[in-house]
Amino acid sequence: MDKPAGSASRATIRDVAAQAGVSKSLVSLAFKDASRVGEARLRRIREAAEELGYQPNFLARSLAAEGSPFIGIVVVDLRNPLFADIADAARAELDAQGQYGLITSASVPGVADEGERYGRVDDRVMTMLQDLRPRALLVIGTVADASALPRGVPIVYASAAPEAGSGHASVRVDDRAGMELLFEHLMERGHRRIAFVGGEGGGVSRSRREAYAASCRARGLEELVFPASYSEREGADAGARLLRTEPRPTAVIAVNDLAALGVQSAAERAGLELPRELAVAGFDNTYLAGLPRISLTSVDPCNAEIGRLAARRILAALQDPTALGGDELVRPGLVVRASTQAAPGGAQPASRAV
Amino acid sequence: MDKPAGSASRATIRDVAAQAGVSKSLVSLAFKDASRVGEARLRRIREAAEELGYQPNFLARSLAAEGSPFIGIVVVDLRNPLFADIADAARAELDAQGQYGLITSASVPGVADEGERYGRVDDRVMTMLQDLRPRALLVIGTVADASALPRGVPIVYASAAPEAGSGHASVRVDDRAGMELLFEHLMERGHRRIAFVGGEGGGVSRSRREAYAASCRARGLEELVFPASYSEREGADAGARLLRTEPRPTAVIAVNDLAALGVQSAAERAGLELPRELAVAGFDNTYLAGLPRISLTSVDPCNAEIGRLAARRILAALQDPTALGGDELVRPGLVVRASTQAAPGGAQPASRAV
DNA sequence: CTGAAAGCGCTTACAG
DNA sequence: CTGAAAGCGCTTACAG
Repeated sequence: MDKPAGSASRATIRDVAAQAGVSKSLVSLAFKDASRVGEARLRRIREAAEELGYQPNFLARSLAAEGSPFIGIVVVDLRNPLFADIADAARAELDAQGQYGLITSASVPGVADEGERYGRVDDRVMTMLQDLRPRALLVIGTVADASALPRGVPIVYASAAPEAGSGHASVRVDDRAGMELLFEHLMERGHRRIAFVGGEGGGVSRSRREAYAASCRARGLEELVFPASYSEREGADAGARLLRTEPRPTAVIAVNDLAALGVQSAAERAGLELPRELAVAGFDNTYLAGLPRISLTSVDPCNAEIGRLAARRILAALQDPTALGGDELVRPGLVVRASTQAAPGGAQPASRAV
Repeated sequence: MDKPAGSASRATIRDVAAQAGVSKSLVSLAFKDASRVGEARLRRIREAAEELGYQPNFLARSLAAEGSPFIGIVVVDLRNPLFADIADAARAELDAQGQYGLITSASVPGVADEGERYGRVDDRVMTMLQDLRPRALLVIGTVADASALPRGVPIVYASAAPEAGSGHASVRVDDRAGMELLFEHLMERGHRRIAFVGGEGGGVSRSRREAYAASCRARGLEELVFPASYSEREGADAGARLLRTEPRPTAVIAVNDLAALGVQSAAERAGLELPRELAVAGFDNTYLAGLPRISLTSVDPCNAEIGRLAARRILAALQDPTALGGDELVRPGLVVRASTQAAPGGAQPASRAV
């Protein structure tokens, strides 16, 4: 018991140096580049460190050095399971490459404040992250304001689009390709009135709306856009509006699974029989889409792949910071499930109680 | 343009002092206790800070001072929407009380590694958090090993039970009360073979299994426990085992909504008609339970209340660190939905293709 | 109410 | 290969 119980203090580099009978700087060097320290002293230092339970203080190291040996990961939205999938894959890849530890710092956008913009990150969290000076930053999800992110650090987005001219990189699904897969599938099923729920909440949503518009134009279909952001709630609101449209669309593509869930909910509440009276599809292929009771057709962005690739972009940027920029689009698949399996039903069903 | 573009460096206390024509320590004091600084100099300091965009460096402050003016929040599981609800409420309460900033640091347990224990927190994240020396820590969710958490810091758990003798506090739902609500509801519906899915993955799961056992004993009902942790996947596995039991239970209580979802999925895949052939209920009352297509009866722990109370416990502990310990149990409600609305159906339904 | 000094735990040139 | 010194940006006594 060298330390008082419950003390937050840990052994310092000074303690280790004293115990090993060497100078502080040698201990520092031993932890940084062991090959430059003599064998005998190295062993003594390691034994001392082991015995004292020494671990370098993260703060002191970050403050003194040019930066800290870790990659910051910012998860923008704790409510979308998509992001946990990507974070897991990225983290596993970074771990596998050794040497770089990492911190996961997440912001919790207030879902209660409905009026608020999607993807607001906490300034204080970002300030702290900037002070910590990570070697690079992985931002998972769309942030409302990229200028709130730490500066002077290479940034790679996963499942989000960087602002033009920001010099940031991204790895995300090819929205045009995903949208085409959906249109091909839905048209093959006989759908011609295909609506889109989404377009709000930043880059990805906008990109998918544009892809939707392009797919409509290419086929001479009418564009039916019902603005929504990425949440179940917003999807449900847009879905309710959609159901009041005459003639009603026979199919809906939502900006993501969560919004698609909302459309399903709105349709259920309106008494529609799904999927006969309304086909619903989403993007992201989260586990929710795979639940038998949801069974949602969804564009599969290969989330694990996105996480892995984003991690690799970061590792590459550590080697050569100038080689960072550019977007990497992942070719998606389509997982067809029950939510789009029926032929278009009655566009004018017998009205039911809502 | 005082700074090179893209530089990570920010103005320091020295810059501000120079610009305002005062000493460093006066600037420090001005940010710490403005009332002790003369009016004229205070204004000059503030103007200088404003102009230079000065913000105190988090690291330097933490290193020099006894601790940092923030509350650490650890979200154990990014996949359970319950935790985001609690985190939001806690964060809002802390914000409302002013003065304490906060950081959300989340660990991402590997869902891919099925063999792994639930609630493992990343040692590196915890080490960093310890170095940052927050005033207190809010841990949301069950950690596998409390000894991995930072020491020397008051810790309050939300929706988790502290280890006995740890001196940590907790705010969580009263599992006995919740279980009783479920039993009363299910027995009123005529159920007598009521199974439990859960019991693994730490304190909360164990506590609910014990509550289940107590409720069974009090009513002379047979105990039918199918071990599972908190995930949809584990719930589905346990559900599949449950469905092979003869005679089959007519109702299932799952340790949480996610596991309940898994039970529903397993039953759907086995071709059962829900809720007629199997009533399913969960704990947590997350948004998932409220989706019309899920419509899961769930014990409502009042998540916002738990978050708020946990935040208040922390604020109280800041005043008086000795007054921390103890558990606070929140009295739950029950939200009855379609998943338990039918009377017990055929315990031996016509066999169907699986 | 104010300023010079020491120190938090580490790293980084820079001499030996 | 090794050690004394300066410094990262701040805070905290301590003397004026």
